Amino acid sequence: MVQKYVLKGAPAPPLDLKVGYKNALNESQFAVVTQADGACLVLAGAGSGKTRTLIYRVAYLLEKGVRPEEILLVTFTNKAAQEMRGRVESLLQTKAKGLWCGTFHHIGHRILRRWAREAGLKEHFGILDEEDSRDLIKTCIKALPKGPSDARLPKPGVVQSILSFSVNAGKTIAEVVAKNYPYFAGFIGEFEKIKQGYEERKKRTGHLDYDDLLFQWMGLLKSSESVRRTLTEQFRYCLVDEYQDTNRLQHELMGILSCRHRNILVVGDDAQSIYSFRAAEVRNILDFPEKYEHSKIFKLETNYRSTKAILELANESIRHNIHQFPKTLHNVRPGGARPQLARVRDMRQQADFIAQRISEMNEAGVGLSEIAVLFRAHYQAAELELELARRGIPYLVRGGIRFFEQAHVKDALAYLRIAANPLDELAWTRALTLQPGIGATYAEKIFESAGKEKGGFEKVFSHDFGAYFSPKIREGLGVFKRTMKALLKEEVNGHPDLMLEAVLENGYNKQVLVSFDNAQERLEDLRQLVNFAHTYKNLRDFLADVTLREGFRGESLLETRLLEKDVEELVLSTIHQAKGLEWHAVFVISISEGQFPHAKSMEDEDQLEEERRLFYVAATRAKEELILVHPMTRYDYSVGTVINRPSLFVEELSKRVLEEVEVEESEEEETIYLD
DNA sequence: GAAAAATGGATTTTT
DNA sequence: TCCATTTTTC
Repeated sequence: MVQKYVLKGAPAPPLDLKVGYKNALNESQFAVVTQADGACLVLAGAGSGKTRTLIYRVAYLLEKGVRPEEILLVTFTNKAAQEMRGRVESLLQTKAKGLWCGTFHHIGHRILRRWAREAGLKEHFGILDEEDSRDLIKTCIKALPKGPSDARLPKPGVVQSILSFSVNAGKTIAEVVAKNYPYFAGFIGEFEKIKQGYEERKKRTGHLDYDDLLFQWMGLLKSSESVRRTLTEQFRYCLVDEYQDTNRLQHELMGILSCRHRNILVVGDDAQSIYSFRAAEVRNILDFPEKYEHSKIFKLETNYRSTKAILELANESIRHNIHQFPKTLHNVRPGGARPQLARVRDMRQQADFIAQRISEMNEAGVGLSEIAVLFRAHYQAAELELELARRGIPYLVRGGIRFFEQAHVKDALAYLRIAANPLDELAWTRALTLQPGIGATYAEKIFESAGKEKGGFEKVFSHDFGAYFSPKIREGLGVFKRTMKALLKEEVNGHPDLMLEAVLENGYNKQVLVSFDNAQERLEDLRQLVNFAHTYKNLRDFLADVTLREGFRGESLLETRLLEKDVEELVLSTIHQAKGLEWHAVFVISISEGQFPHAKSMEDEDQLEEERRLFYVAATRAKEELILVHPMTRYDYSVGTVINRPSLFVEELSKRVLEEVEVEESEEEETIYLD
């Protein structure tokens, strides 16, 4: 398609419907696509073609002549962003070059790089992932002046969540502690000191953490009028997906960015808001009409995914929530089997029952990849995993440690990070402590003396540096220096793939062999990483992407996209991670009191409603078959075997929407496994 | 700095 | 119960 450019104020050229909007959309979707100017709230129920609507809206705008760089389309995951961009492009049969499409963090990063100076940041700032940030907080805790009470100070990870929550929610540390961590009220002063130290260290080493990508972005918009004017002028259309998951900071960012042209379209489903624990606020979507006067509200209530029987259960369940925009999903798919509630004796029998039913379904012609087992928490799947492995049913557990967060990947990257930013103390420590004989203490000493070295950091990697250390330290330091020298060679430096290769060849390969029991797998991972790095010409872009990109264990980088569609694997997933996905048959396990809703959420009305929304998300993942499983007993390590009542969410449902089925004792129940 | 012993925590998780 | 992390000890 030929790109059209429209001068501001000129009438839009007539729309030639190359893209078949009318045929592809239902009436309400079409209304959104063609009429959603100004401030618009699209309440999109589960399975209502929300993504599709958003994609067509963007395509429509582009066809109408809006330039790609004038559109800002924000999502929560890279995957969603990639998919949307891809689908827009395939609709229009052209590259949407210049379209601002990405996650909040991604877009913040892009803007901060562009205006680093105006934002008061180092030109080559690096990004800390969660682990890096936690490590840094740990050192700040250690650096705290010793008092009589710090014995009981919470762990770095906990401090990290408090600080992070406070940034994202736009609240003071004291407020966050009072609301979410009342039992830490005595530590507020310490938290503030840690925060202060943390900020100083980040500044000194030239780092931003994930939250900073939003916070500094906001700071930039507030402090630089010219940047604010440029951006608000530029983004004629702002669109946000999954708005119910936005936190205060993100909500305010969108408010500012859209203030000039006032075209803000937010899409979401308040009934699927399940991320309050990381500062998402349903209020952002619920109060949208008040914040934006004269805003239009569209409702997408037609569900294309599930059968009538499944929707009846979902609708009835969510009706128990008070705080919501009431809406009822209408089915297009008639009838269907009533969802089932299977009562089983315990977790073992649950695993057995599910494996059995899956085998039967599979024999009846349902592909394994069309079935999912969902749960509230990962540990609930342990027994099931064993049983599936025993029966040889292939499965994939979504989640777990992310690819880029695995130790061997981070080790290898540490060397590159030093090359990119010699002030990156975390990276120095990481790379140095890989050497036998060098621990945290020596790493710090080496880093310090490296900083004092005249003639810059390159000098450090030369032969004579560190002569005053003991022979053992010198040996480890020697290996480190050799590696660094190899990757600072002129023909290597700056090319992430060559640099990684240099790291591997100069000793890290061997390191992997001695450090990890599954060394071969990890070496393969690293080879994949080199391949992946090959697509980058620039070291800083590579490092930034690697920290900003999600990625799961078991997915090797290049194969992922190719294989994704045709692998026949059963999916095991938390409900959180299943959002947005769908399967022919869905099992939800451990539907019992104390498990789901989670025990800790029972006291608080808001939390209970969130749990119910989670149940709603789980139920609406199923297209044809929904099976809830309730283990009637549970083994608790402190009290032994206890009786488990069924989940509140099941008890409050009428018999009309849920069928109870008896599960027969399996014959091989008493089998004892040796291992 | 490494190994052994003790402690504590056990929801969800993207970037 | 079981794992990860921290503290203690050598």
